[in-house]
Amino acid sequence: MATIYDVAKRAGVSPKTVSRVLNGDAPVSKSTRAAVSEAMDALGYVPSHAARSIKSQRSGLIGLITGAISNVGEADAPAGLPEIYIVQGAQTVFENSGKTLLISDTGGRLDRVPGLIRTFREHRVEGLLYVADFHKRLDLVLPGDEIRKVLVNCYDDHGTPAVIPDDEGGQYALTQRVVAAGHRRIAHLTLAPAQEATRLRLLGYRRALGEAGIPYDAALVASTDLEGTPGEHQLIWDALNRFLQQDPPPTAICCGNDRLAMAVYGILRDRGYAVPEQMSVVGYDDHRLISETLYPALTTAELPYSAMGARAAQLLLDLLANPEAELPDQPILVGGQVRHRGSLSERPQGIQSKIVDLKGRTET
Amino acid sequence: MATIYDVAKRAGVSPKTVSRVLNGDAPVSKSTRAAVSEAMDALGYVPSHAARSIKSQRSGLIGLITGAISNVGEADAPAGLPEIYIVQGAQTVFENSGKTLLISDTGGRLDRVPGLIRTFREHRVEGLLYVADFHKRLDLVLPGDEIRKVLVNCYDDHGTPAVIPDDEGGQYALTQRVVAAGHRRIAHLTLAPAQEATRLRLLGYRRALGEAGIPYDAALVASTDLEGTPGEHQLIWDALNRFLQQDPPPTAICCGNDRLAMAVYGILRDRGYAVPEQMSVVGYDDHRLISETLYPALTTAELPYSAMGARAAQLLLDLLANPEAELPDQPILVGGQVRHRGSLSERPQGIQSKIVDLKGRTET
DNA sequence: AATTGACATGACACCGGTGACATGACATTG
DNA sequence: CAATGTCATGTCACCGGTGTCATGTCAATT
Repeated sequence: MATIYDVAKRAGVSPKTVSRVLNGDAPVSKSTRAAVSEAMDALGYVPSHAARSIKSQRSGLIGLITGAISNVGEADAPAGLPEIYIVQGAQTVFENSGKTLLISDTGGRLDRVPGLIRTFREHRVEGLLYVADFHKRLDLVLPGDEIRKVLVNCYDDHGTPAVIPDDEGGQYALTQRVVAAGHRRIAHLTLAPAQEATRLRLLGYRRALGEAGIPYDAALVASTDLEGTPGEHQLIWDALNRFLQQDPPPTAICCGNDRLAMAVYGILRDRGYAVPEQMSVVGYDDHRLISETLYPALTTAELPYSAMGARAAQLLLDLLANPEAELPDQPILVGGQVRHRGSLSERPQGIQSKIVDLKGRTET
Repeated sequence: MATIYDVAKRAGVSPKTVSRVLNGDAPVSKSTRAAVSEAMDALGYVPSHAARSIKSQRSGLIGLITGAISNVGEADAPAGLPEIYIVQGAQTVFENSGKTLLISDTGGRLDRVPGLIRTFREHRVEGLLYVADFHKRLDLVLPGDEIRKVLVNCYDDHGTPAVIPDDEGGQYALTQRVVAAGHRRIAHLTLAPAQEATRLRLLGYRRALGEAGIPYDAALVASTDLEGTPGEHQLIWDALNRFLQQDPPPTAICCGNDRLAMAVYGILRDRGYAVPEQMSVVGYDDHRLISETLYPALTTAELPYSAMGARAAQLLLDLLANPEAELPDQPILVGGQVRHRGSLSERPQGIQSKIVDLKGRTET
């Protein structure tokens, strides 16, 4: 690979002059500039990032730790919205700011994090983003203060800056929308009870019900915490069964994520319930691969992963640009939109019988 | 950040001795080693990758170009299996070989590739992987021979080493499996006709039919090339309509990917057809988020993205380790498995009428 | 014509490591 | 006991850039 010395020799100037042409930080005569440019092109010269960064003491690198790459398609992952959306949001912001992103994957194993951080330090990253696979509290050994850090989709007890989704607000707005469509009996099939998201979303669900004057009915809430395992369909089946045996039965079901909603569609229809005519279904995540493809398309609340990634990246850049700035002392909440689509009926009819004759339905 | 000189001073030795402790490439007395280690710990010393790589002339970096990160969730993307699975397969291999992966995203714009390659050259990457979002031929301006390159999910006319999926073989095996289940009228709802995958899979479909002595019926083949657009459901609806009007109608439908199959489930059921009792549905990709969650779970052919990524990474490492090795002159085909699940009925019954009464069905 | 200053360019050290080579201490061998 | 070899360690240059300072030209100013 050609060096600045090769270019200098070919152009008949000193290396320093080549450097000046490269950086444009000092006047260079037109003819010299042309000669140097010609030499650079002829030799296919590209400056060495390594040489630059040892001299300048600035790497221009940002480290990002995630399981997004390895988690993809893992059966034991929570399989909600993929973290890669968060990475995407961050990537866009960094790219536009001239930083290069170094993405490291944990392979799902937390004990690998120290090794990844060491690699980052070898590369002298200027900042670090830690992306969790779902909203959680964690207690991670992260490097000290010489590297700026931002947590995404998680938070800790040490005041590390963090960006998390507004789960309570999202479920609140979604439930409000379901209520606005005329539903009064609204079931809630949640994710695992231990999850932050489950706890917060139940709060939002209850707040929306309360404001609408609808009593909370514990019989309309159930959870499936075996996501992605073979027994999952059976669990969902059982939970739906319990909902349907209530009197009166629900006219709408809020699902913990779009993936659950996908399974619920199939099971409901297999049992003879039309969606949305006899049962409205709404999801959470706005995982568009699912929400836009399902027939009918799914009403859901956006889990704003991309926006969270972008927000976290921006926060990190701000912290780097202004080292004096004080850290936010609370996690930053990012809210999402309610996406209304065909799976939410505006005219809840209630269910006449459990086995329904489909004859005579219109095809629209 | 502490340097090797700081460590040397604190330990009372020369920098070179610290280097020897770091690399273990020359004998160091036990006491000296201890003193140096103590100093490194105390100062939190981590060697500079930049300094090392300018001296050694080897960066240990591999560049990977993809749209996998930005493509995620894009409405206009083909929305088949996400490329990120390819990245995952490659990542695992590189990590185990001690290389660091530099992932750059095109943001879906091919004109950004030269810029990304320049960044890679600044970092002196030793090799380059280019990952396409779906199986295609392309004509890309990639750097010359000083950087080893491997194409994944695509190929060119310049003999660049490439790794692609065996679409013909995959559809052949899948169709064979459908035939083995007793089906003789098998429809095929393909992806866009212009795609490599569509062309190759049709070949595999016809080969399997031919070997089973089943005549090819063009009326059972249709394509939907508006993936992910709002009119898509209507297009699929129309295509299914045509299939169902045939005499006799099909008992199974092969879909161009799992996403299509997801939409087909909904539309079939909305029209009163039970899956799989009255219509078997099979997909392509084995996008497990879909194939395992749909109810009933989806029979499909694996699109071996992860294996392709791993194969390509291994090929690149081989080329780097053995520069004399001759390049494969044909793209390397990677095959996948047929995944049999509940959506394929082993007892095709045929359809009695288009509007079906669901009463009396068993619930298993 | 002498002075001044802007401009263009070069010489040199340094960033943080490591390869090549040199040196000193001590043990082994004839 | 001198010659030889091994081990532990240091010196120095160099990798590919860039910051600092010096120098040489030439036109404008007095």
